[in-house]
Amino acid sequence: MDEVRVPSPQELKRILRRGVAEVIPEGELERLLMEGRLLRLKMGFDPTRPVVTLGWAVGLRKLRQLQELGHRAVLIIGDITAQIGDPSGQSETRPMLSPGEVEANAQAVLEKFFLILDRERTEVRRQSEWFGPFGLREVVALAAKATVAQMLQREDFAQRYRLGRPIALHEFIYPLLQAYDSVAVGAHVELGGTDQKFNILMGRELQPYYGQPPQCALLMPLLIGLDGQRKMSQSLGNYIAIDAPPHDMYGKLMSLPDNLIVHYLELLTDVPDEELEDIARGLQEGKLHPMDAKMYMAKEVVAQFHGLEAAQEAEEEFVRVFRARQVPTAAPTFPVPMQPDKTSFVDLTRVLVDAGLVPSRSEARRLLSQGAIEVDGEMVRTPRVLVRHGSIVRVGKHRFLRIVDAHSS
RNA sequence: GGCGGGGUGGCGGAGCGGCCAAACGCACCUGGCUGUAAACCAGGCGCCCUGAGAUGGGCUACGCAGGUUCGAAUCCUGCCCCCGCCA
Repeated sequence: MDEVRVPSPQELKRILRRGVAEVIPEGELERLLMEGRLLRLKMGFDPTRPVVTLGWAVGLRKLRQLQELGHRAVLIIGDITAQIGDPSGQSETRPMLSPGEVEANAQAVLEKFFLILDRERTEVRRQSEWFGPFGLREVVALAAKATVAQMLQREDFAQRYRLGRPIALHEFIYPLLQAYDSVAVGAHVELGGTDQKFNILMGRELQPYYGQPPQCALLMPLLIGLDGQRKMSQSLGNYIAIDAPPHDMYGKLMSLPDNLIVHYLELLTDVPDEELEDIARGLQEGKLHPMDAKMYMAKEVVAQFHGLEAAQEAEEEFVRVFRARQVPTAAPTFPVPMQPDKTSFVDLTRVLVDAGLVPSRSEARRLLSQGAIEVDGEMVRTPRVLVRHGSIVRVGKHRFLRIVDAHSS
């Protein structure tokens, strides 16, 4: 087991300030880090979907920074709480999942986490390890540790209560279970988004009951999603997946509102603070074109996940396809049986649906009538068109399909 | 347990026997403008069929199941669920 390293002042600042919303209690975490003792860094997740968004990357990157000092990440798979549904930041109850779904999701999520985390310094635990043997006696004892008034302090509970929206009783159990996780793994620090503040503090409160020192909370700002309004989340659909291919990730980043450029640079890249300030100032004073800044941001972020080379290529592709309006180098292909002369009459509505580019033929017809579809650069308005081997079908701005001969592939 | 209110499209929310595939807003999609940004303008936004298209046909849809009617999201019956007040 390797040594824990005490951070330099610069590192300390980077860890505790950059991309951090709040450290609770102030100063405590710094002291722990300077002591040089191995810290157990808890981060939990509910495997409700097999998707990891860039929003998660913010916390994962922070965790990684701490791992580099030699500390240990303790990931907790919320295989129990996922079946309850975390109300945090939600205004409604989530559906419950089956154990099979939960486990499959957990595996998918973990794989993506390790795109950022150091596997060697990570411990993966499941709530079922300790909640499996939990009995009614324990549940009631746990529930006795908090009051209804406390629960109603939490923003979303308070709001739902005020608005007369339902709050199921089991939802009150959720923060307690998550808090008990901290006890079960002996967490020194728990990382999470600011929306997790209540739950994390609950853990802090619970630990002393079990003879443990209270954990620190390291809270990260929530990454704003593609809509530029709400936090990035899979359920809102305003997200970029952490494992999105480079060009896709780049394109989505470019579609972000301008005012998010610095936000993303700060939370998802290692671009130094001074440079960040320069960019922010440049944008504000109009000396820096937002598009240039955004391209820089997009490239930096993509580079974090795919390397600089891939990021560079993604940028070139972006410029080629959207600025020069040329066809992309790579497009999904769709085989079509052709005549000996390598051409074929096809019904585009069928092709697009079969290729998965459009959800239904009705939708395809609409797109046709709206002039959103072109074949080899020519706008088409009728479904039946002549295509040849290698024809490019473009739907809207960024959906492409390359038609190939089914016989000759 | 009692009394009252309510369940409509991804969300909010109208409609309360035919003109309803369902107003309006949001979200979303497409086109225009552009920097694949925002804003703005225009259009679209259940599914399927009609060898081109549709102001053309058909099928599903307003909590669930039945019923009344030529015709139901709209009326009736039963059931399920939610909310509020009282206990």
